[in-house]
Amino acid sequence: MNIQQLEYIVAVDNQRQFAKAAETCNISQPTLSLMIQKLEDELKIQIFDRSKYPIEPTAIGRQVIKQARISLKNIRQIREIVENEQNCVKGKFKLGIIPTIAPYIVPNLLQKQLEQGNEMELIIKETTTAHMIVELQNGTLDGGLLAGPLNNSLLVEHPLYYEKFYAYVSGEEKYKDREIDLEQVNINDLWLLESEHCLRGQIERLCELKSQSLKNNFSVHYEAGSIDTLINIVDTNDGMTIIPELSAMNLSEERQENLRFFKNMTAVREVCLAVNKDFVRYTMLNIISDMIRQSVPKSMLNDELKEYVVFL
Amino acid sequence: MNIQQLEYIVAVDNQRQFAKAAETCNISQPTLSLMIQKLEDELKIQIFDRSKYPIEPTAIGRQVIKQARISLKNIRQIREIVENEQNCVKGKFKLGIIPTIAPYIVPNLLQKQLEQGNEMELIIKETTTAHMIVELQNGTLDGGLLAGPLNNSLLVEHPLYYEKFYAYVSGEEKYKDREIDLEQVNINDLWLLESEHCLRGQIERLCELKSQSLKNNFSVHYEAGSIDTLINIVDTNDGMTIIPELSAMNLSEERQENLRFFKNMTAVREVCLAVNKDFVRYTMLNIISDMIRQSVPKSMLNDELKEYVVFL
DNA sequence: ATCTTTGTATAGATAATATCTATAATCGCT
DNA sequence: AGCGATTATAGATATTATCTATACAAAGAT
Repeated sequence: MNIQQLEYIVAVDNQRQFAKAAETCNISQPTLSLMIQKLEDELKIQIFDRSKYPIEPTAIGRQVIKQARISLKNIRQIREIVENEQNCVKGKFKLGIIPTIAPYIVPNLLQKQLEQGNEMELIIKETTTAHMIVELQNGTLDGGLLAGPLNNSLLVEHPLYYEKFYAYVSGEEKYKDREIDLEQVNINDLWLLESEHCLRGQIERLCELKSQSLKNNFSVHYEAGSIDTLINIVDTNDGMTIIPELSAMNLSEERQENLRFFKNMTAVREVCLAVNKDFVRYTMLNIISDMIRQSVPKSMLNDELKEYVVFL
Repeated sequence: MNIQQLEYIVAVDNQRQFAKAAETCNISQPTLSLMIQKLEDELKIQIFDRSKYPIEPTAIGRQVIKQARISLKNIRQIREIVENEQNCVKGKFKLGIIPTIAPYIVPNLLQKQLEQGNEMELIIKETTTAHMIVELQNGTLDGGLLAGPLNNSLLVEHPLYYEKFYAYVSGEEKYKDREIDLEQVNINDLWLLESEHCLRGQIERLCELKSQSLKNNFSVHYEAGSIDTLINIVDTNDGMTIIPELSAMNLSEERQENLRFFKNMTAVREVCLAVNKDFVRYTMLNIISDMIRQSVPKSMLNDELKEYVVFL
């Protein structure tokens, strides 16, 4: 058994065809065939069922390939450890960002990345927290920018900044005060994001509402897909919503008039960069963390805000 | 980089000498030197500081070796997956057993192992739960027989049997009843094991005592190292102790007269076989589990006792 | 200082093996 | 039966892991 043979079976599992797999491995198809046969002989099992088309792994083959992927990942990390130690930051970094953060961070982040002329390749993908947790665990993503804490023992979270929540209200008479008392808000007035957004969960927690009771009491049932949509809904249909600081800052001056503080309370979300527990490229991660922290106002970096975090 | 090179650096790290390491790898010393140089060239780092004697890894070398050990473990698991699937149970299995279980299980277990003529080699080591948790995680032990639940997300526990607690009392007049009311027990009368034994923790929990208050109230301060010692102490110094079912069954007929049930309660401990989360040799584990379960009375296999488990 | 002793590195030869090109075998489809 | 697509086999070649023999380096002994 050798490392290449493991790479070959993983390639065949990905491509489901020997010829294509050989190409991705930069070897000839006969070499691939031979090497896989050799591994199968050594383990005395069939890894692939070649009678199927497209080719597919046998039951035991699937287990072997799964373990091969884990092994290869660990071996790759040996190189990553060395590169990290030498402050070498070349290579790809796949970063996931949740939709309620992305619009307000990505433009600045891209700008910083281009300015700095880093050797690394930053690949950004917008997804929800739930997807990101899976992708961080299976290695599809290297890091995830999301609202913590996750309480997932397989991931490690690095808090980056703390973002206050604001109310955004319509021009109605009842919201003319500069402060909003959350206890007095009619939940029929409250517009929310779709339930897969973690921001929605935090707002439900903030208002101490269960999604169950919320659904039953809604007169109009519409769940927005983005904060921008929420704002537009409030403007046209009255009522209110709750938005994070960066999106509040991003509003036009005219709309900023509709922002309200909460009465007698501060509520924030903790924005974290989460990585897999066995992540090793911390030099690269630090550069990315710094770029993100440079993309938000200094006031958000104050970790004394931690005590006001709204948990999920 | 190849798998053997990883094995070579781990061997040198273990032996701290090239010549000895070469021997354990069954290769010549020059080959070992050359292969390690090759890896160092490829990674462009020094893994070992050859100026030191005995030889020792560099700072980065230590990290690389650590990751190499992880990688090699995962690669070994590929073979284990295959062997497990083929119900092949050859190879070593290092089993840890806590001291309050070992004396009553090991004799039967060894007998069963010899009777069955299994191909596997069973290596048994007696240690405390805390040590075992570390050793299961770093791979020094393959499995651990202990009292659960551990609440450790890196380990998986397989409950095997449930063992009732009994009181063992001296011949004093006040213990003449067949039942003992735990609420009425004077803690000065209660003899306990040293604090590293999990059984002690369970008994403290059972009596709702904190070790702090317990220590302060003890008139004679002696912590026993084994259940046998406890029994002897009770016999000579009066008072009482709490022992698990298997040790109770092991007592002489004369001493069994001193066993008492608890009034209005059943208390049990859950004996588990714990393994690392990524353990794969389940065919072998099942054989061992079966041998252990065959070594205890059938009444202990009833998992309805689960509800009476005393947690730690 | 010089000579052992002990341990690691280098050189050149050899055996093992990963890879290649060319071609054969297999399978499904018309 | 024949074609197209895919995988397997054969024989040649390049690579590399390993060996033996020996050189080199450092520490302790005389």
